[in-house]
Amino acid sequence: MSQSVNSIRGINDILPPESAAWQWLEAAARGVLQSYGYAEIRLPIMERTELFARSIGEVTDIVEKEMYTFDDRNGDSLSLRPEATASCVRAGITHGLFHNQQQRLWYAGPMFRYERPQKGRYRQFHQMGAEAFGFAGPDIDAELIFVSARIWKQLGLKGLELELNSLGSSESRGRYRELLVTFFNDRYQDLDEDSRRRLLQNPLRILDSKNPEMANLVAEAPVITEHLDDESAEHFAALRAMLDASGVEYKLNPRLVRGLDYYNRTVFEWVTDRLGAQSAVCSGGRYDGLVEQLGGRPTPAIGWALGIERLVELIRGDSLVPAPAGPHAYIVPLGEAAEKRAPALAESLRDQLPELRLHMHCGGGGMRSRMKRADRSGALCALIIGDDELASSTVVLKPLRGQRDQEIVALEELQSRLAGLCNDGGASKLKTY
RNA sequence: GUGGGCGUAGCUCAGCUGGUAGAGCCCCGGAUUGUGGAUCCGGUCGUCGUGGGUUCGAAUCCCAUCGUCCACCCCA
Repeated sequence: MSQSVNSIRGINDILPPESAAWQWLEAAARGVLQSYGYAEIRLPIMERTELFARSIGEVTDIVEKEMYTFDDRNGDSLSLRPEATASCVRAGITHGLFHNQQQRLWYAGPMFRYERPQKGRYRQFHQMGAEAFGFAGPDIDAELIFVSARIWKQLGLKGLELELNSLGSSESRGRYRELLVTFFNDRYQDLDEDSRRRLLQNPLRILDSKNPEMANLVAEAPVITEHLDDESAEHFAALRAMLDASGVEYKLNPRLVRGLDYYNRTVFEWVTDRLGAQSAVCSGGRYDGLVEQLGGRPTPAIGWALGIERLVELIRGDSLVPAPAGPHAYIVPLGEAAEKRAPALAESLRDQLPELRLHMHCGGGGMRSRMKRADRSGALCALIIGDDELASSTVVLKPLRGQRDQEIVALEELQSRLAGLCNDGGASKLKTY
């Protein structure tokens, strides 16, 4: 016997019934995005490594040690995408989408990061994201937050909290960074090991420290929102006013800094306390400098990405996913003659009733086991066809839910009987797409 | 990359200090030659994650490795 091949750590199969939760989530999010005028952009799963290094930041963990990087056969260094914003910007530059134009785009798909898997964190994970280009004002910031909030509403998901911050312009952020480095350098002996490392790599992240012993020190540190440039402060105030006016609740968190280098001004994160250590289910922010940094014309931009696995876990935990609709009917042929004729009958019913969800019994077995399968399929009724029915051009229609008796239905009446089931029997909550 | 828990039937798990495996669920068949859901009866399923080692003998002890879960780190 040959050895079975292992799956790869942190890279998972999505099986039914979980796949139904994915479909439901994706359909809901897609519907909301499209209703706000966002159009789908389909992006490649890999890019030149350089793209990620230049956008995410050379010294971030993502670029330094988490990317799946390999040489193409011609020697180019390629990487599986660890996130999609960089690809989206690159695609926009490649195709001239940003020349005096505004774009509202969304995407969905797998991302790859070589990390140790844990709850809510996988090496292949899936995001849906929205990006808006060419809008400088806070109105689009608010819109993107509204879009995300409406997705939660559509899903029936409650209890997510919105955390909000502003990092200022890249200049004011830079000045603040200096202040912070000075502050922590003066207290170097009080920093824990992680924070000392962050001081060199990304000092703002010290503010995010989970170590309780750092809490007092962090509390004394300069607060970024007190060091914003005037324009960013105005932008931030206007955004907050729009959120206030629309009733979207948020919590200001001056320590929310985000890990990627390209963010400026508005950053936000939807968080939950129900996913263990991974609290963020959707996060994003403004990245006004990135398009130019990657070789395009200066273009203001903002976006967010949501983690599908994390949201699926929440909506499944809350039983928010509607049960997939079962078949309207399950055909049970009995005997050789019926087994030959039933598939053709099934196909003509499907022609006549495109909405019909019809399961054909396959795989033999006795009457008892066929009926058992019919029942377990969740079908509303069984259509039994044996020699007697063939001889009289009828089928036995047996309701499987409820107490009604089975009846004999002439073949020519079958279509209209099943049409009735399609209309009221089992309207699917799942959108077809 | 660091630390800890766990890998026994398709699933959930039992198997005491070493004597080569068991339950429930599922599935299949029957009680009911053409009628599901309840009940009863019977049945299939394991190289005990993998590879080494110790031993007369390993699911059990040791080492390695892979996978999984949780936390750190990082982040969606």
